Amino acid sequence: MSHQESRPTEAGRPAAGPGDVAPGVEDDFLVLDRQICFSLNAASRAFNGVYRVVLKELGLTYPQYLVMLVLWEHGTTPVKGLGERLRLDSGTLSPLLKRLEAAGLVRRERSAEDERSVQIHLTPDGEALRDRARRVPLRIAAATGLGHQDALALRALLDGLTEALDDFTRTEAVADPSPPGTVR
Amino acid sequence: MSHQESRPTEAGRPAAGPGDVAPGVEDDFLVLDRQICFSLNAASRAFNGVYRVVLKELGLTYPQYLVMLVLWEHGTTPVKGLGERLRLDSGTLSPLLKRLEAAGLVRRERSAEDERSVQIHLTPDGEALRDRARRVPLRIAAATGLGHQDALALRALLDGLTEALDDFTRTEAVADPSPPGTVR
DNA sequence: CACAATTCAGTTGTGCACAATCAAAATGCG
DNA sequence: CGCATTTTGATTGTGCACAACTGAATTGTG
Repeated sequence: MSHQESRPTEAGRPAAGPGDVAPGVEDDFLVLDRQICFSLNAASRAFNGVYRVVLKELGLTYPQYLVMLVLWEHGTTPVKGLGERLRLDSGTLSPLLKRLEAAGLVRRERSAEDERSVQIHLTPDGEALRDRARRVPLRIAAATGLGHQDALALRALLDGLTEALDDFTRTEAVADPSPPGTVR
Repeated sequence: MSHQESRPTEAGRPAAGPGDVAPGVEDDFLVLDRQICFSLNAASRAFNGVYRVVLKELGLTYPQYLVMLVLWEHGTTPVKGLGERLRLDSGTLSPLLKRLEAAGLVRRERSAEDERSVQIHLTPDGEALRDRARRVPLRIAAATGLGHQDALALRALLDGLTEALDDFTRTEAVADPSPPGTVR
């Protein structure tokens, strides 16, 4: 079934040896790489698992919780605004917002000024959920085992990493643009 | 009717300062929490985007790449072994391995000893891909902008975080065990 | 041997991420 | 004004994560 015990150090060589890259060990690159990307992947999914447990009693998933946080903080927001703040596109947001609407937490409404825009409003139920959600951050913080300062440091580290990674993606994207002559 | 409270700051000015979040420490928790979990989420997806770009020329997705790394390092492995090393369950691995088999990179074969077990073998094509994959780790490392030491530190930090998070999940899991006698 | 429990892979269903595409509305330009 | 372009949201299709379940094979016990 799902993961049980099995330690993260499993097959991983502690590789507590020399700090520098030994020469002529190309295969080690593959192993080392696996450890790094695996660690990131594992942390991400472990975090997701914690949110899954904590948010279960609110009936929210983690991305749904992110959307609600934006709405609690800023009030009515168009879909585009949610996408910008959370870096999610409509392919993700559209069905997600429909599920939130089905749950009675939000209301979707076409803007009168710009008929293309869809405004997302909180319903009274959605507002009320905010009170129950206040306990969430503390429970998450407890689960991480990190103090306030460590959490801030982690956030700064991750933000810097994200910026570097996004830069790379952008660079590669313009390095190989798709031919505009594509006829549909 | 166009009753919508105009929100001049709406277009998303994160630099606008903390002016909005005036009252209540509790609300600060929600905002702060959004920043932390958002940072983790963003880093994870940014990393995924980089892998998507780098692995595109190999025709692999990131989880498929992880599976190939295990096979390159350890050779023929049962599905269960892949699941343990990568913390993935059969619901994820089964279709993934079928796609790798359809791409001609692996072969799935029932073990003769234990008919329940399915051994995953590398095909010659799968072996050959290893050479082209050797460049991947360096490109990823370049994209992160991290040095070797920083990468190791990040890995250690993430591993510690994962362990704490997994502990929490396990604790909560046993705290609320399965419901009443579910007959089947 | 019979029978229950366990192991292992697969399947189903729900939800998210992302690329590609489309339609409608707004906007810009001659 | 007429028409191309841009903006905005929705839709479609592929792939991954995970829970719950099925089913076959193995193992343990009497």
